[in-house]
Amino acid sequence: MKVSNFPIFTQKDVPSEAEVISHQLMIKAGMIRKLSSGQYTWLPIGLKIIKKIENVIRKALNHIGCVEILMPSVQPSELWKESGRWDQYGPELLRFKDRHDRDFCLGPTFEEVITDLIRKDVSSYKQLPLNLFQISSKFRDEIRPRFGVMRAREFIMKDAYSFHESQESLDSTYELYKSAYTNIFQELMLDFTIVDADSGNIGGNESNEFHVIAETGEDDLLLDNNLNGMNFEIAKLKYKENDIQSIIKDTGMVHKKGIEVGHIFKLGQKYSESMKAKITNKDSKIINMFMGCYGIGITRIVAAAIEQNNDEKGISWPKPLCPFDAVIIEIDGDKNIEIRKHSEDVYNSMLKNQLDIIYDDRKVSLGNKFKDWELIGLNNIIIIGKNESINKTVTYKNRKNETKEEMSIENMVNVVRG
RNA sequence: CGGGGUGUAGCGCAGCUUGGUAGCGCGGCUGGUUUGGGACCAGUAGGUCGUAGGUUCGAAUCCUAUCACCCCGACCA
Repeated sequence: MKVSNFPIFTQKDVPSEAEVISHQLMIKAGMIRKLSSGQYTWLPIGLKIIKKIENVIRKALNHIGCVEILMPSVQPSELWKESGRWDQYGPELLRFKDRHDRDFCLGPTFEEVITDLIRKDVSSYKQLPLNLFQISSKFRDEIRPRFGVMRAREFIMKDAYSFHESQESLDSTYELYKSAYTNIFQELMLDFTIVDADSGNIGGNESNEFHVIAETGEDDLLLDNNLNGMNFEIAKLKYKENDIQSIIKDTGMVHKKGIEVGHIFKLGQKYSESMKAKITNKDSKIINMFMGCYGIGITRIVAAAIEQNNDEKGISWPKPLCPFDAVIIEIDGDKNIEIRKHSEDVYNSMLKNQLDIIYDDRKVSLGNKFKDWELIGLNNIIIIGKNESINKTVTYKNRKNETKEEMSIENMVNVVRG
């Protein structure tokens, strides 16, 4: 991609409402813009990072036999009334009527819709277990959206659902998701932990949360030395104590703040019972299916990753999240045809090597280009100016360790590949 | 919903107390000089002062209502 075709929207100042570093940097780096409270437009750079995360998740879920579908975001109230949540779910559920005066809501989660889907198409244990996921926008009318996309009203979430003939099957699938999630967050190079959790509004009987450890996290975690533990809600129940300090004193655990990026639940038969999702089992008996559900907050991961990966220059992406493999910073290409030609050559040979490159062909000064790409967080910076065009080389600069070296195109390609 | 705060150019802000010509920095555009780390000079565009009503000869400024946004709290995959 060339910047002339791939607009970047960096800016120096940041609106005073952006409190946390990830929110500030996402605005400065031109990843998001606010539409209204808790609602954000994703600009090209930001969307690219979302796609990276999505693909890591897709790969890991496909690996455990989970297949992608896509469900409508506007859901009829009938299903929610059937499950009982139309009355339970409070004002977080955004409700409205269509032209026929029929009640609908914007989907905050999809247990009802998928249970309806499966009960219509699955009738035998022979069709189970079954694992489906989707990646889509969810809407929750949060009391107080904050911290940019960290707690937004509209956000992108991966939600997966599993269906089983028995508790044992659910149990073993639950463990599969747990390990798949562990792989996903490891691959994204996030510093995270898994804690015991409360199943909240979703229902069910067992649940784990995946938290990115960060000062700006909204959740309180109580962890042992190996960073295993539970969230505060569970700790209060378990130790019959409402004060964090007292729990720490009694148990020797440490208190950390976490950003909840994943949550897995064993739903059991809660929804299959209320919504009559039945199958015939091996013994020719009609039973309610067992279900699990498994969420990952994709847009929240973007913010969480930035909370963990930033410095005075801006964002410093871990490799799997980095929006481009490298940037070509051209000096005076608009004035010197030789420089322009050499840049094009380097760009084309990198494309041939399957590298995802952004070529900054703007007519702005070197310093501006550096500042922009260091802010956006690319680690591999390729400089091409007069010297390089004469020598038929490039100068490679590494954002993290500040090294700078003139080298051949072949060497540079190998370095960028890492 | 309770408490607090803010709405003035794309962004950051001043002006409001004490009513009288709409300002500054950054950013944008044009021209020139620059150019290996956010350059400089000159010029220029851009504002129903959130909205509606009221007081007044006159309102960004005072009064009332309303909307939006932010912070603290309660709530929450």
